[in-house]
Amino acid sequence: MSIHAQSQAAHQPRFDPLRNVKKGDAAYHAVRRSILLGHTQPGEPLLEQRIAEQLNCSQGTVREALLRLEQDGLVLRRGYRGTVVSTTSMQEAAQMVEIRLQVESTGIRQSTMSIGRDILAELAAITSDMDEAVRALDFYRCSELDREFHMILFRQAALPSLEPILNRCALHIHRFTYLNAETMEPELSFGDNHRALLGVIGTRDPAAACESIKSHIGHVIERWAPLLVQELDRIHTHGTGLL
Amino acid sequence: MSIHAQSQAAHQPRFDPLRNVKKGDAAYHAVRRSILLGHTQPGEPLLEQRIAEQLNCSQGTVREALLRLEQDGLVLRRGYRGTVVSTTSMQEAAQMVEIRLQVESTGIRQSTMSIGRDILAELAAITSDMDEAVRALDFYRCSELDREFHMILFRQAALPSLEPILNRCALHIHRFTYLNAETMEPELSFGDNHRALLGVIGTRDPAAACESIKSHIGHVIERWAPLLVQELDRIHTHGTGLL
DNA sequence: CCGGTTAAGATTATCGATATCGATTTTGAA
DNA sequence: TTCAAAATCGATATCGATAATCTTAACCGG
Repeated sequence: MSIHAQSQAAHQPRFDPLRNVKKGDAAYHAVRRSILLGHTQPGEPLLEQRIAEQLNCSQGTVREALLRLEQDGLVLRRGYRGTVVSTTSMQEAAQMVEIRLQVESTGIRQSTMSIGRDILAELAAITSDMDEAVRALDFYRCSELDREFHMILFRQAALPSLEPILNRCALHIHRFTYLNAETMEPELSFGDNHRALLGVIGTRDPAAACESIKSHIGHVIERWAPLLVQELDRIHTHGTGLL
Repeated sequence: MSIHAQSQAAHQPRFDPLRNVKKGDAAYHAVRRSILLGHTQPGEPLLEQRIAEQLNCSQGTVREALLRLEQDGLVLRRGYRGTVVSTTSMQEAAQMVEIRLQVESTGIRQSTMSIGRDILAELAAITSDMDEAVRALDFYRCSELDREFHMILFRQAALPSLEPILNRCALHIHRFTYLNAETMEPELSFGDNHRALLGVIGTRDPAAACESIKSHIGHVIERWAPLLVQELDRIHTHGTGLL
């Protein structure tokens, strides 16, 4: 499988319109995209040199990207024996949904109280972009925008060390959903869902916002990964009480 | 604050007794140790070059370590402006306890059914080492052994992509507890707790094991971070129902 | 034919040097 | 004097080369 940089800048550093974009970030996003779209399959080896050539950067830069992907849980690095793409089992995906519900529920209560008009506007803009991505059938962009929406919202809760955990969970849930989707029909209700959520947040009612986001996540799972619902039920009948 | 390598190997690669130990790992552990012990305080800057000199390795190797620490949430990298040590607020620590309870409860049910005698023996050995660390008042080693114990146990659940999340949470909880501890008295019951847990696991009763680990975690929190208990209660009165 | 040792090839790990960036200070002309 | 452009400085980001390591396959004595 070959990984392509999304934009190829010639090397006039002084007038590069894409300065400020670090190559390491570009490499990270390129490989991540390839994995999330299933273009590089679980188990497939990722070679630092090869990717470096494809992306026009050095091995060290790719190494940095792979290191980050390992922490995201998307690849497994096996020392001198190479790096391979990981998988997400249904059980893992279900647990990540649980964590996400737990973390986002707490987060949105804080966010609802501290969020400003400017951020709400930004979130509305992202939601519009998402409508566009849905119309263009660009599922990857759709998933990126969804993560961005949730992450910006969560950032308002000022719990920074939980952000990477939430991001990880969202990443894995998206990948699982995408790779196991039974249907690929575009879904405009996605954006409507976010708008409804923004509406509730606007009322500054933490409890309502909390319920709203839980139902949002629940609906998305039901719509895109009905198999996960089954697994989640199985978990709950085991009675995962909290302390 | 200065960071020291724990062992200094001369450079005869062929006869190095510590071969197989990568310098990057050494750097990662050295810096992490320094942060967890509070020797480098939150907000304190970490300079790649300076650490490289202290650890006798190159900047790139330290860079790799800092990258990993960022993913652990222990440092914040601010591009060309340097890296600083992060903090863990009480709210964040409380959320991490919740996540840990959620994840480990599920994990131990699986582990209880699939764990082998050899692993149980390994865990018992780690517990003995922990007794020793407690007697030596070596709290860092104690916390490392505790994490190792829980991680090995969780690994048996075969949910690999959740392992980094659990590890992160355990790391942050340990740091929070250590830096906010009101008492530092050694505690042999720590090891006894683990032995009791192993006993329950030996009965192969998943539900009992689940209760056992929840009570284990609860006891540790109560013992070392009573302030966290208060915060956890606050969370629960908000009614964090799951879907 | 076979078990073990070693050589070769492929890949990661580490290094030292250089390019780039962002903040601060200096400069210089209005 | 003042303010914007330029030089400076401390630091990261990237590179290309080399060392260390693992895997595989060739080799060899029995």
